[in-house]
Amino acid sequence: MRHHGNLSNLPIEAAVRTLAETYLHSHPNPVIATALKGETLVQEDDFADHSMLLLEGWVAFSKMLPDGETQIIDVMLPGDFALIGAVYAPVAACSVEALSDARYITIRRAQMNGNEPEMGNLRELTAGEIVRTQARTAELLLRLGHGSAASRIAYALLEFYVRLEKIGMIKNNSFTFPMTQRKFGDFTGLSNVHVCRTLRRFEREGIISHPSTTEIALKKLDVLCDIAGIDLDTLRHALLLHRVS
Amino acid sequence: MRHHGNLSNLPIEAAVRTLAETYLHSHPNPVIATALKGETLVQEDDFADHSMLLLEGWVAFSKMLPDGETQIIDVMLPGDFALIGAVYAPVAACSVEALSDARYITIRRAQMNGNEPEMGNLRELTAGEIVRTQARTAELLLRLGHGSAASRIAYALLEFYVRLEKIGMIKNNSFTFPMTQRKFGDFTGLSNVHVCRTLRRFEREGIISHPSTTEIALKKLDVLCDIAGIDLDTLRHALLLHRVS
DNA sequence: CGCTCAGTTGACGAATTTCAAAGATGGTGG
DNA sequence: CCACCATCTTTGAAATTCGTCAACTGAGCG
Repeated sequence: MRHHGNLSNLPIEAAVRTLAETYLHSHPNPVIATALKGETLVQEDDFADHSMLLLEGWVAFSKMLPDGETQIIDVMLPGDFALIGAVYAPVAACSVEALSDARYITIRRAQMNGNEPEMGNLRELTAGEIVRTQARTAELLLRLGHGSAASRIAYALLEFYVRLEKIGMIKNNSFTFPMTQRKFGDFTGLSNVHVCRTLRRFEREGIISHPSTTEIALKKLDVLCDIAGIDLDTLRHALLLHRVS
Repeated sequence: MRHHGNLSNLPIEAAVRTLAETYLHSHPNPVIATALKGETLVQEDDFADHSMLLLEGWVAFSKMLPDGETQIIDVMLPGDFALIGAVYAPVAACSVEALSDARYITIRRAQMNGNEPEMGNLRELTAGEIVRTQARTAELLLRLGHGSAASRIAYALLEFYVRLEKIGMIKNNSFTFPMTQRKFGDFTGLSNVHVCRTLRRFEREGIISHPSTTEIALKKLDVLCDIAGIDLDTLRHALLLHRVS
């Protein structure tokens, strides 16, 4: 039961099935919205009481200081779910921007608050997604607080790697990476200049390769893990959805 | 209906009533756990599929790098709710430590997944709490990424101020502050030395006063807001629970 | 062809960490 | 009540990392 109606073109992979497919199963004809690269879907501090389920593309959550400095809080990848607002907290904490062309579904809480057993399971799944999101943000925070530029960048690359691996978007240790160095800096809390230096250093040392602007290959995962101060299996365990074993 | 059974000594203030009182109303005889200052309630990476409702005291969520550097991800204050794990993500992303003596309730998801109307409302309230938590973490992340030491510290003080104000724990612009400078540095991503310097500078400039180790008074809120790059009402709006107006 | 925007590289300076050492403070046991 | 201990705070000086500024390159696009 992988496809539903007009969704058969969506790249719904194994991991995505968990929440996205469960949701689509109980809500067979969702309204699918699209966004073009660079488009802003939600503005910080605007009214918002809904959630979002990303089907395709990369989406960034970000905040800005008065001087214009921007921080990306989290990046959503295909299959990810995110709370944007709630009835009792109806303000978007972040702006939401498409880093690539994207397709997504807007979910109102009422659509999951029913009392059918499937709704109960759906709520368990969303709780899992929220915990995952918090885990990602916590790891990011840990490295922004302490942690060198190299550690932050290595960690961010590994995070993307692990998450993309799970949804089948890694080929030969390589993935498409639709962020400019400036945006990558906004994510890692570094200047675009320092991102550049660090990536170039990694490339010189053969740790990564960066054939085109939108493509990155992680050549030495073990070295990246050392630099990031993390174990790959630990990271998978922390970032990926899984049942009690 | 402010008190329940043996809870009559708890400082349950107006704001706390929202989620905590709603929960206590539908679960009249909760098991209340206590923790002493410094006690670790949950260890990072341990199994966890529950949530927590804090009744009294300060509790920190933190993570550690292999070299021992610690980052506090979030601080819970009385009345706050936090997801620690979920059935589909049963790993604690953070360690949980009592910053002061604390009292709390452990909540299993099943206790909120019923189909009574009150359960639906409870879930809306928890969604609101989770959005608030995410908003706090996002603000913290923004200031760890960009933002000077002074900005981080000013922001953290204002965050505590606004949240404590809501639950009636501010007297004369002053509150008890059960964190050492080292822990405050773990929260703001600074060395204890620099926290000290910055606090002393604020004190010399009359922005704050720090009569005892465990007490802080914010003397010039407007200046702190400038330094933090935030407006006090905006902050209240972002951090506090409220209905659609 | 010229425009803009993203990436690259170097030199410099500022902010923060680290190291070190000297007071405070608070708790404990004699 | 005092002495001692550990922990926290404070201050100075040196070292380091990273941001800023600036200039140049290259790719995409009209």
